[in-house]
Amino acid sequence: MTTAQTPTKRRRSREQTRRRLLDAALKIFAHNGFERATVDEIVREAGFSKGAFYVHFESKEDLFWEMLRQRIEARKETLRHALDPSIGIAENQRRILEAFFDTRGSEPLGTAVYYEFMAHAMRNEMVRARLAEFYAGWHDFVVDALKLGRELGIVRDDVDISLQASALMATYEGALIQSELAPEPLRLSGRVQEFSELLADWLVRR
Amino acid sequence: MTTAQTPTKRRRSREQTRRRLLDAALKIFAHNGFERATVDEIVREAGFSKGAFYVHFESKEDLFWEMLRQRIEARKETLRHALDPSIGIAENQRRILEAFFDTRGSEPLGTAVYYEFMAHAMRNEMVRARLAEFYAGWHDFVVDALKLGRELGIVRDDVDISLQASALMATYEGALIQSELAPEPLRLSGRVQEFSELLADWLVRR
DNA sequence: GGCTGAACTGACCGGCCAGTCTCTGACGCT
DNA sequence: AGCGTCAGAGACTGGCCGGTCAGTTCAGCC
Repeated sequence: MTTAQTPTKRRRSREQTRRRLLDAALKIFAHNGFERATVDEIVREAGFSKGAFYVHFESKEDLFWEMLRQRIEARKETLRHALDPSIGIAENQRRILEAFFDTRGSEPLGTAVYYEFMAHAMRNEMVRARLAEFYAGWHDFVVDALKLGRELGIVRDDVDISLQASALMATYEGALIQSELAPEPLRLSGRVQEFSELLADWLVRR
Repeated sequence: MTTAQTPTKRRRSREQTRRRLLDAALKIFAHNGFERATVDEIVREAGFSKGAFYVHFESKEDLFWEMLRQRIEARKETLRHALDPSIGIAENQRRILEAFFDTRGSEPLGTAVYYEFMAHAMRNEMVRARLAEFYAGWHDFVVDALKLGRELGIVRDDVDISLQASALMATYEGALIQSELAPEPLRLSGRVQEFSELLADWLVRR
């Protein structure tokens, strides 16, 4: 017995090493992209050797997946917490947008990894399907929020709700791209207040 | 004299080779991404040898840029032609969306190349700046279109026009992503009619 | 105190691939 | 016809990098 759990120094160190490798990976992948990033560089950043790497991960790709999974999970959590039905619709939009744009500040170039991954997903049906599931989950989330808004008589209900949700999500997504690539004055991320009011106005019941 | 122009067999063949290499490149880059695509594969696809490649392009990157430049140019042209002030606003939205989504059918995975490139641009300030210029050009284009709509008394004018344009562009962009990655029933690209009506409704004067 | 196995090290290998270089042959010019 | 030029061929090279593996250290257990 006591084979499974041994929360000893060994175990703690194991998790720590994994964590440090994942953190280093995010940094290096963000900076160089998946293909250009080398395992050598990642382990150097983390302060380990290549051997350690292959104790914890099957391959470079394995590590990448794990890193991405954790990031998506974290993001989901953030967004879940952003929404609050007790405040106004514009304020809710503002919070969601802040949450979206915030990843930029806290993890520079994290978005780049994300888009690179999207390109990858477009090329690989299995990956695409998995991403599509995430997407569907989000969509449900937005639909629920809109539904609530409708019940409260705030959100217009003369449009198909799924369409409304898709359009809204598209706008968020596009705004995120802009926040990285468009010239400064045109970025919606720099005008969150006005932008969230516009969104609210689009969504509101007439 | 006659040093510059010599539209002989030599010259024609030269241009043809370049063209075939570029076409092959789009195909291979789209399929494998920039890093994974090999020069060998591109020249094989085009039916040439590596020697030919380096006669026409300085490097793999050089070829990539040229390919991308031509694609962006072509897309710009398509969109320019899509707009028509003499028809309704919803119809205009529909046309723009069709033009956007159309690139998918005619060039499968072309979008993947585009997003991969975006990730690259986020990492490289010079590239980002160049892309931002394109973006600004587009923005001007949309602003002009909206301005016209306002003058005709169709488009609402109680919002900052630049903000309105940015938001609209974000929505297009996001819809394009969806068209590649979201589960089929949620894609706006499959519901262009309804979607363009929704957009029109958002833009229209109350 | 001695044994075991797991974490970790880092030199090494093998394959891959961008870019080079020399050679070939055809085109066009005179 | 003869010659210079240039597109194109394709073997080759040099460096890079993911992954391996034999060796080392040390925690944990008896």
